[in-house]
Amino acid sequence: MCQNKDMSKKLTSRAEDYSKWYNELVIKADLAENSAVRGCMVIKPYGYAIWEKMQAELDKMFKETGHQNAYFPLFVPKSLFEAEEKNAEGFAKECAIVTHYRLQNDPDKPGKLRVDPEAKLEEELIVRPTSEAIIWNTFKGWVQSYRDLPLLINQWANVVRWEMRTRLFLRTAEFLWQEGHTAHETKKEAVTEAELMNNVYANFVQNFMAIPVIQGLKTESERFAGADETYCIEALMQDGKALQAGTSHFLGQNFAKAFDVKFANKEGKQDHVWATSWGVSTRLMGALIMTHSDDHGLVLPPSLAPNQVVIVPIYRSEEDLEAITEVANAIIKDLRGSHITVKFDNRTTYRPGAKFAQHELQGVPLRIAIGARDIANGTVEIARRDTLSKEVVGLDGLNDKVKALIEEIQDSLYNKALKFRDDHITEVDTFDAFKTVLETKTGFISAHWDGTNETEEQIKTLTKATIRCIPLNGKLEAGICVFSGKPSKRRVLFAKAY
RNA sequence: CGGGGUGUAGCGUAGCCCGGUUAUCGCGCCACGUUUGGGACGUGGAGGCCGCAGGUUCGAAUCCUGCCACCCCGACCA
Repeated sequence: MCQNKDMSKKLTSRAEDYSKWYNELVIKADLAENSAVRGCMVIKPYGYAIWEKMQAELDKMFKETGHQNAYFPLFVPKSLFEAEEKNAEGFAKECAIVTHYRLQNDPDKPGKLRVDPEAKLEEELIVRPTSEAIIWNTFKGWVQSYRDLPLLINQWANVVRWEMRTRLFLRTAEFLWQEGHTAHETKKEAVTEAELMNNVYANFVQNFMAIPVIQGLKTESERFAGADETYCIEALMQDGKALQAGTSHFLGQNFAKAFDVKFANKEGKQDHVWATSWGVSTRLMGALIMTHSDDHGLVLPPSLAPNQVVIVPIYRSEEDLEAITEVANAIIKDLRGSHITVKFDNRTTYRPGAKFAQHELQGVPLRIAIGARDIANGTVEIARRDTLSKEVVGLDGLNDKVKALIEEIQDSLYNKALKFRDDHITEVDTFDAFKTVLETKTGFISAHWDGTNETEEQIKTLTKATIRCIPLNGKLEAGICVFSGKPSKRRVLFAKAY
């Protein structure tokens, strides 16, 4: 029973069971929980606050690069859905389908409802797993001339993919995301757009989420269904598995042709537009958790923390609390003046120890504790979440100190993750070494590959590792395929992935 | 969807094999008091369609059948 008591307060350690640690952390940090709907999560206020910070920053970045938000329907008529064959085929196995539009009282079971058999839809509606079909069908009416291009649209939405096995944030049947959809005059412009958005994602994930990523291209087999080229950002989690954090697709003229989106070019000739689409999802929450957090709970980079600083008063008497509150209010005013988000946790219902533990679990970057002792000395105690270190500092210059610490924590989280990532990229030249690294060290494996689907497939079957990407910054280097021994021009990155 | 496992109070659980008083314990919750520099303590109290639906039986948390959900391992995937 003693053990249960511990279990209720402490997280399972990462070393003990990484996946259990992750699940417990999501629940205990109050980020999300499972719902009554199979595979669908409830994102709780604290988790949603983090997602909102991500959204706000991404939305700003999209707008700065010329995009506008719009909203398209949740449902896609089947006939539209199937128009782009590869896209339809790729998503067909995981679609939720609306077939009826009405319920009625069940004549056999009083008080129960049943689907009204009379209310069958003429045409089934697919709950969007992605919105290319409905959007391209709409774009058709928006584009006539090269003057209508480029068309740069983003939508924030939910999508549904009927996944077999779900995990909070990492893979849920319904998830939140943004999907950008653009139309361009030329192939070159569209490719540039796909690359631009891949850069935007890399920027955001590295600078705001403090997660280092590798930018690359997907191989043909890993490419988005309906794309000619898929750009991606790949991150490495603490357990050595890779996580695809965002994708940006060059769609060629595939959707333009499927939905007959044509425009008159400058020469007056009709041409199909060139397209891209790109997206990141609530899966980024999973990446955030698995990159930085530790056995004490969530660790948030300051730029995504709903509260960057929490102030905890420690007092015995009402007079103590009054004096502390006065000092705290002055600190809060200063910090807010410097655009630092801060919360004064003056709940009387919990003792300081419990508050410390809770804020640690929820990843608040900085904690300031103020007690009677501090009031007497003109000091406060500052504790860092990332290093768990504490120091007593004077009130003079506190504001600058906090500002500096916030920047330092952001950088330090990134650098720590970067070092881990770089330490886990291993070059191998034999298949034995490949397997050994995969089983012992884990992480990314940089190896030569002959460029064929067959080799990729066989390696996947034998080792469960897939080609995460062909890195964009990779250098050309003659070599031989680690599996087939055939010639190769460059190394690609393999890993086991989420 | 295939293999394995688990469903008992908000959470974690005992009981189930071998059916039979008022379903066990801890955490949490509520009230009062004492507390407050790392998850406080005492006293008292509330809280259960034992996952759901059938069946067997005088009697089911316990046995049988079906279903559902969750977890782990595969296949699929952002």
